Amino acid sequence: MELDERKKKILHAIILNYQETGEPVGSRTISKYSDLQLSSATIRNEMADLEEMGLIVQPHTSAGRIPTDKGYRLYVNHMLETAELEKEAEPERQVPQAADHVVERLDRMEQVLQQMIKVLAANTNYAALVSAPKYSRNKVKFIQLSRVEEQRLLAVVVVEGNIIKNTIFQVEESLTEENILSLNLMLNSSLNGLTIEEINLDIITKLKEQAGPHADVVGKVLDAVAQAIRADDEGLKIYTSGATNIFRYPELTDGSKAKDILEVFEEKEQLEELLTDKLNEEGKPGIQVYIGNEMPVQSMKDCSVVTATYSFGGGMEGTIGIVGPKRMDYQKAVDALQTVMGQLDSMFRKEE
Amino acid sequence: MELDERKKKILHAIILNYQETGEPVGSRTISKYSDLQLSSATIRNEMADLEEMGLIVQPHTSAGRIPTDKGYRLYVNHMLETAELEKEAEPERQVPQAADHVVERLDRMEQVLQQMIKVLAANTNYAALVSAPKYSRNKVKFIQLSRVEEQRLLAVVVVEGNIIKNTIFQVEESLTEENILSLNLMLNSSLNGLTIEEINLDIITKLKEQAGPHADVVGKVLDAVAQAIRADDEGLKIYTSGATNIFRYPELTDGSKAKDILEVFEEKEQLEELLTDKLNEEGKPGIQVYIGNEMPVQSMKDCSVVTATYSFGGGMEGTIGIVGPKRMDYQKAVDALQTVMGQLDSMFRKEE
DNA sequence: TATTAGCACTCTACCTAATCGAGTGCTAAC
DNA sequence: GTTAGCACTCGATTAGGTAGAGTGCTAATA
Repeated sequence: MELDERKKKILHAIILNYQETGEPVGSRTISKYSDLQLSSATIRNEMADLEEMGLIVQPHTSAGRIPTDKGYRLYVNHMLETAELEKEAEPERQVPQAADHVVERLDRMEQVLQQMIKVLAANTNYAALVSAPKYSRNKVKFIQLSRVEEQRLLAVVVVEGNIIKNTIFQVEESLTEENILSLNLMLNSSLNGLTIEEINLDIITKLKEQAGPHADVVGKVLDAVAQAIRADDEGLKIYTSGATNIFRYPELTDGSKAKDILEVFEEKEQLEELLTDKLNEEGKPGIQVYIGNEMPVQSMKDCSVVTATYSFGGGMEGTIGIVGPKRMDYQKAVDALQTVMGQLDSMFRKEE
Repeated sequence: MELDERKKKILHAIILNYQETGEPVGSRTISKYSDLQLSSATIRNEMADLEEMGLIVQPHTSAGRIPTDKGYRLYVNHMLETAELEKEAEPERQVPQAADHVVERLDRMEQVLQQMIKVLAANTNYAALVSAPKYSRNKVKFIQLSRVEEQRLLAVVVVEGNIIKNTIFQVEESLTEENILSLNLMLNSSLNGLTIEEINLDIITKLKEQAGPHADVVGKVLDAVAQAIRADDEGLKIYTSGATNIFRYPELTDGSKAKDILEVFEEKEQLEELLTDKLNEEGKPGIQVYIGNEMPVQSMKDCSVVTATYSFGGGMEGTIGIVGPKRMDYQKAVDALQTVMGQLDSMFRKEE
């Protein structure tokens, strides 16, 4: 059986109508509210074919049809392809090679992201989520050790993107000003320019060995610095907004579905899969869509998610996503995401 | 009508039974499962009295009784009073006057608090929430300005409790090392020892005036420092955990109640009222309970909240709370909170 | 006087049957 | 290839009927 143009139109009509109403859509509805002038009987025949192809189903005999995952997949793929084409027609958008110095106050970026998804959720009436960028591939720019109290030191590490890490720690012996100065020199000369992920145990032990006489103090300092650098870098931070929007969609709220979904939003762990899996997928960056059972998290099999990957160069990237019911307005979601991406771009360009 | 001992016992029995089952409790149940040997008929008479006093109600004729807010209030007050007495019987617990140096790595405290409420929620099967402590009354201990790039400076401010604030900012002119050194001296001598809330616009403008020749640079630096100090201090941070536990209680989930409650948890703003209102209340520190309509947030009128205020001295205090259905196990909630308070105490004492 | 057995009464929860209506598949006519 | 017509299916809604839990009241009892 082949999918001719007319069948596509009918499928599309079904998807759109189901999107609005949330109710199974019957042949008569299509017959009346679509531009193809066909009787309900004809639509019925076509629908039978579409069902045979696995693109739509009846929840029960004598009900209208709703799209299957496969049906949505077809529709979404088509949608993304046309978007792709239009994009290529446009002049290539300037992808700003966000150099380090462009990004001022990057430590506030997480707040910006939170604000973004708040707006995103409010505008779309779906749930939005974002993973904060990993900066483990950013390079150390500046390290400074200073004394706060007699036996208490403050270590401050600045990495590319002006992300500041710090810690206060205690040392047994009182260090002289010269000690601290030379430690500073040592730290900067040996760690400067390395990426965060390069500063692993190996490096640290190596440096400890080179320390010589003051090995124990140096060790302590190095541990503190390493720990400051690593602090809350492992464990992808994920923010969400508008999770309660799922209550707008009856198909997500009956039974214990709402509970299951909201639990996923509460335990951020599982959301991580949602946002990270995409990146590996066929090297294709940009917009990704998971529909129903394609979702990596089983308890969200009645949902779909649309994600986009943002990047500020220097390996700092993360993902923004929109979660809604399977019948969500994919076009709207994609558009909203693209708008947000544009805003992020201009925001971090403007602050130049 | 007076509330004799027997009536109290019956009320208590009703509360306990309703706590377990969530169903209205009838006279026969009380007659069988309480230590007072009375027939159901007698209980019925007593129940009629209790109803007249407004302590219990029938959801409808021919249903059992459930406690009213007033009934719970009576019970909780009694519970808290006896707890108070027992406490006084104990030797006064050492309230550690958490000196500054006791608290190591206080900047991680928020993570500790989050972990705490996670455990709290898991143990009680209620929702837990906590407000991060305000430290606006803490004093500035140490300020350091250093150069990161040619025209880019890093300001680090350490306040009591070893809380570290920082910011990176840009200056037009290149400063010499001596400039930076003298700025450091100036900042430390003028701001050191002041509390965060004392460093307001007045102080800043005053200092700017004293700056003399380099007024513009100094101004910029001062602004940056002030801004670093204030950063995200306004806007009480609130963390929650186990919000989805409300799905365990049918009376909170039918209709749109679940939605309403979860929305409050999502928009933290309203939770703020829950946690802050308590402090004013009759100067009585420690455990506070709000029941049903006593809740400051209308959409949570089917819930109760038990809160406790923690403090690390130096004006750093916040509130931990447990939110559950009105029929929650208040005793358990209070005990759990007290345990957590104890842990917090010992945790920040141990790290000495 | 306090307690209790007994009973009529009330109301919800649940089950059943009946009806309605939306939507289908199929057949036959166009 | 399209469409009108029709029998059929099945969920949703409604109405009626029953069971059971629990009450309030009265009268008997200790």
